[in-house]
Amino acid sequence: MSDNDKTPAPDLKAPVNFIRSIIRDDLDSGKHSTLQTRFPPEPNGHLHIGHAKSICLNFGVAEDFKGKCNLRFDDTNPEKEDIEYVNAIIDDVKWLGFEWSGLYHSSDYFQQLYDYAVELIKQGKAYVDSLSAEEIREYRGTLTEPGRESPDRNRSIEDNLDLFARMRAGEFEDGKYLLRARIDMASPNINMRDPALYRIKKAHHQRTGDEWPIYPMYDYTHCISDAIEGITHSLCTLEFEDHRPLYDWVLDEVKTPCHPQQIEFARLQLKYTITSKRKLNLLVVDKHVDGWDDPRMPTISGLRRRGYTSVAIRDFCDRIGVTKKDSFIEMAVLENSIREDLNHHATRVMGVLNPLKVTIKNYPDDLTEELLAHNHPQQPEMGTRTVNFSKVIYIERNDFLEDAPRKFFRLSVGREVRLRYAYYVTCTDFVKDENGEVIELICEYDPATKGGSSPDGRKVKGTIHWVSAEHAIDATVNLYDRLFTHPNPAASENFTEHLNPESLTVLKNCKLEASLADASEEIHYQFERTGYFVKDNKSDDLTFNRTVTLRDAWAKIDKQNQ
RNA sequence: UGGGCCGUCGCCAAGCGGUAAGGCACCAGGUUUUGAUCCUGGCAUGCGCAGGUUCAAAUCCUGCCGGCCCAGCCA
Repeated sequence: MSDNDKTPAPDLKAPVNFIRSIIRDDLDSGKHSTLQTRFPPEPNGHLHIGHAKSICLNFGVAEDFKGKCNLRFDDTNPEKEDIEYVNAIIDDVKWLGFEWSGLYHSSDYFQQLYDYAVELIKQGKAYVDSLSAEEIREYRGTLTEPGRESPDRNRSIEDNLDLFARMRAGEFEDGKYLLRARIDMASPNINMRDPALYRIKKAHHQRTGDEWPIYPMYDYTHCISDAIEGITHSLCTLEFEDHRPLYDWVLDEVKTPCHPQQIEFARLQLKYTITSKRKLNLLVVDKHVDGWDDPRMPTISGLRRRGYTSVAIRDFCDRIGVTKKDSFIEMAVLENSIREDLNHHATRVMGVLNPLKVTIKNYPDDLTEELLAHNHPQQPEMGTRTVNFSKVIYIERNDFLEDAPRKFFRLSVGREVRLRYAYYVTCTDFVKDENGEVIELICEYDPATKGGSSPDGRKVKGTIHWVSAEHAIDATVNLYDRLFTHPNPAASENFTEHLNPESLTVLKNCKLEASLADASEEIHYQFERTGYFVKDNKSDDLTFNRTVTLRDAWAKIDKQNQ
């Protein structure tokens, strides 16, 4: 086959990885004429950033290779699953910007799964076991010792058929019988020591109701579901590597329309957070956070509420790559992705988080001026707006220092700075309260510097943001920090002991420019010099969530000096 | 000490026998009415270690060392 016959190379936005190489080869060789993948979440919790990696991979390759990707709920354990989760998962996948080819449930295949199991029994490849759970564990052996065969292993096919039919009919209580594959109790791979195929579980299923008293196990269900949907490449995480022989065994023994290839990749691990549905659920249940969509959570809904964009999350997933190596990604990579996206389109505004009153001594008492401000310095098409200026304003507390080092380009007595879009202003004095805390600055402005530039060409080192006291609106601002103080909290038994007590700081008396009164949850803002913010969609009063800070060179210098 | 898998810069990651891409982070400059953005430059004689094959090895072979996963009627 010449190069000209090959399927055109995909858009190289997404980096190549070993999975894409395999797919490329399978398409080139004609093993497959079209690609079919699937994203198979269990609806027992909300999706997190780790799932985003899998979603981007599965839907991403499908898009790039002109194939299809299904969304399939792996709902074979009714006790843990809930319709609330399936709806949340659907919302999250949509929000990430992907479109599935088919929306399926493993439970759609319960009848076919059952029929295949009967077929297996008829072939002598499966049997009904009456061993208890404890006995099964004992019989299984250990990592270094082979297991022992169950006394029921050689039950007749007729008896197996009869017992399995009665299991299905609901004649037995939970745990009374188990349908097992008849493989090899001495296999060095524990998954092949006669694994469970069906268990009796008289539980109400969110989709099939009380129709089934027995439910198929993952290993049996997943491969057959893949085959039924014509999946070509079944991508999953590393811990399923040992299950691949079983995946292949089932598909070899049962007459399915095709035999998908399972390929494993390393799951995403992010430093200073956790990506375990069980542990995330614990944080929610024990009220360490305010729900699955708490902006500190690494869930898709949490990140969204925090102000992350789907573009940033997808960019992040492209950057981290796909390999088989266990690894921990630094938070800085995620932050870089969101900063890059938001820098392009966030609307610039001014907001003072920790207000310090400033009186401009020589400014007219009752004057209010409307000053022109740009909504984005590099994108004029985003337009301009007007901000009110008056005699009393607020600036950021940390923009004033009583004893300022030479490199501090902000306010101190005798120093001149530019008030963004307004005037040059020089601090002449300050007022302290009885506790010695600075509560007010006295400044003088230069009327000739209106707009922020001086006709005499003199330069100021610093430009600070401000807000007119009379025109400012009050708001609450939530500042978020890493959820854990340990880079790998999941490693400890008691992972909650590493919860960061300062992961949330609520600022109640923030002063924002008036334009923010009409803030929308859809719009991402940059409060100049402080960070990116988004209006919180769950608060009654005006509240903003800080998505991420801006990079801060001064903070670095300041830290080094200490 | 059973089986499966993995080890390339602080964190990711290309590389597939021809002489170490890129991103993040970091460092040094420049531009700037955000100490932001942007721009420029720096950052592995080295690819877990030790041998071997070869004119040539991160890439092939052998042996070590280190790490992860598996003993649910969870997925």
